[in-house]
Parts: sequence; C-alpha cells; structure tokens
Amino acid sequence: MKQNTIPPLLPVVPMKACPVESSMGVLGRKWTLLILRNIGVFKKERFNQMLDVTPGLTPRVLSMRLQELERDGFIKRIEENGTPKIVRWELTEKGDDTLPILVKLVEFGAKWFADKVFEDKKPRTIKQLFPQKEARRYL
Amino acid sequence: MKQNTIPPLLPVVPMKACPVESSMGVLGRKWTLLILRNIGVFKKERFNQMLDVTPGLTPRVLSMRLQELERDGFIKRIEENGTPKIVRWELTEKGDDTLPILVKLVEFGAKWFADKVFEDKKPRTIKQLFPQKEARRYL
DNA sequence: CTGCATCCGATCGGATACTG
DNA sequence: CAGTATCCGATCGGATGCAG
Repeated sequence: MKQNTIPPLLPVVPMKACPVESSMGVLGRKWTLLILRNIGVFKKERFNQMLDVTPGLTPRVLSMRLQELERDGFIKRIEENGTPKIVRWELTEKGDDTLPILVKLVEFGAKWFADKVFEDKKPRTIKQLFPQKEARRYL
Repeated sequence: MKQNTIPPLLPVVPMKACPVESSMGVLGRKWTLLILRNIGVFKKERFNQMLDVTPGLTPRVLSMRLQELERDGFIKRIEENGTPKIVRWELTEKGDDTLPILVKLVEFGAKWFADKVFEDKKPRTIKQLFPQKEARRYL
C-alpha cells in the first residue's frame, strides 16, 4: 500500500528558472546520455568506437551530439597527433557530474524495465549490477 | 585538474537492452518529468493546477502526458465524485521511484546552470535548496 | 473543471553517400 | 579515422476552439 500524506516540499530559495528543465534541455536529447555513458563509464572515447557500441546511432547524429556536448562544456576534444588522426573525447568535470544522473536512470530501468533489460526479466539493484568498489564513486 | 585514469566499469550481469534507454524512452519527453515533480513534490495534483504552475504547458500536451504516464504505470487517476468533477492524479510506487532521478537533475542544474536558475547566479547544493528533514526521503 | 479535436509549422533524427 | 552533406519522412508539440 502506498501512503500519500506527504505535504508539498518546496525549495527554500526562490528560482527564476527550473533546474530540471535546464538540465534536460541539454541531456534530454536522443543518444546524449548514452554518449556520456560510453565515454565516462565504458571508456569508449573514440568516434568509431562509440558507433560500434551504440546500435542505431549514426555518424551524423553522433557528430551533432559531440559538438553540442563540447559547446556546452560536458566533453573535451583531445586530438593526438599521428597518422591516421586519432581523436579522443573525455568528460570535463561537468560531464563527470552527469554520471550520478545516469546511475539513477540505470537503477530505475533495472527495477522497472527488467523485462526489457534482462534475459531472466528479474529486477536488479544497482549494487547487483555494479558490485565493484570503483562504482561507489557514483552511488 | 581532472584525473582520467579510471578503467571501464562494466555491469556484471549481461543486458539485452539498455536501462538508460528504457527509462528515457518514457521520461525523456518534454514536460514529463516536470509533471511528475508537480504531482510528487509540489502536490499539484489537478489538471488546471498543473497548468497554472507550469508556464508553457498546454492542455493538449498535459493531457497526452498524463495518459502516457498512466498507461505506463507512473500515475493513477483518482476521480472524486462531485460537481463539478474533481480529478486528482497521484504517483504510483513506480512514479515515486522517479523522484530520485529528479533530485539528481535538480542537483545538477543547481550547480551547473546556476546563472539561469538563481537570481544571484550562485550555485547551490541540493541540501541548501531542500534543507527540510522530509527531503531526506529522496536524497 | 477536465479534458479532446483539428490543424499545422518546426524540429528532429534516420538513410545514404561522400571527404580530408 | 573522424567526421560532413544532402535529403526527407516522421514526430512532436504549440495554437486555437470546443465539449461533457
């Protein structure tokens, strides 16, 4: 049973804009969070690597997202001189700070979309998915 | 300075779909998270109340979002018999579980979009925004 | 009060092909 | 390897008006 006796919870500081809206304006577009995850968690930092591990993502859209993310300070383009040209993308501090959001989305998905996400359709906790001690950094 | 020596962090359970993608499929549409916040945090549970506190949101889109959210089990329609007809929307357990995601988005926005969000343009922590003890429920 | 119907312009992003 | 260019259909959601 669900109790519903909790009163409104209001921010004690007046806000002239909504922080959720602001955050989602950038992060809410298709593929954006997945790209940040690829870079920050899976360490797929190169253009074609990202395409490889992200079925459905096209070069055009990836390119657009990378530019947006760079423009908005989430990622940084690192060009290593060599032939052929090697480019890496890495998270800035701002980009790093999106990972806790990602974690919550994983947590939610692993609980409520278990049927889509797992073969055995059983919900899992984030600790079951990432028991590694390095993961605590983001939990 | 940002260190970047962290190795890839992989889920120990194989996944046939991405939990982030699944979560965002529902929650990523415009206004959706704001509506959940209105109901769950601000306790604006009625149709016109929501319109009032959500500048830019139109009846059509609100109606669409409410239906999607109900279909997907995030909210429940409660019709109180009376004239005129009063309808409340409340969060299900699944809906409640989205609030921690919201919190992380607020936290991110209050830090990195402080210039848009606050008059004084100074970043704030989530504890500064919601020092109430009831808020701990979601932090 | 709580929506729905219709219309429509804008945006988004997928397909495909091409380049330095 | 790391992207761009062009095209285009689909979707989204804003405006407006109406209804139970």
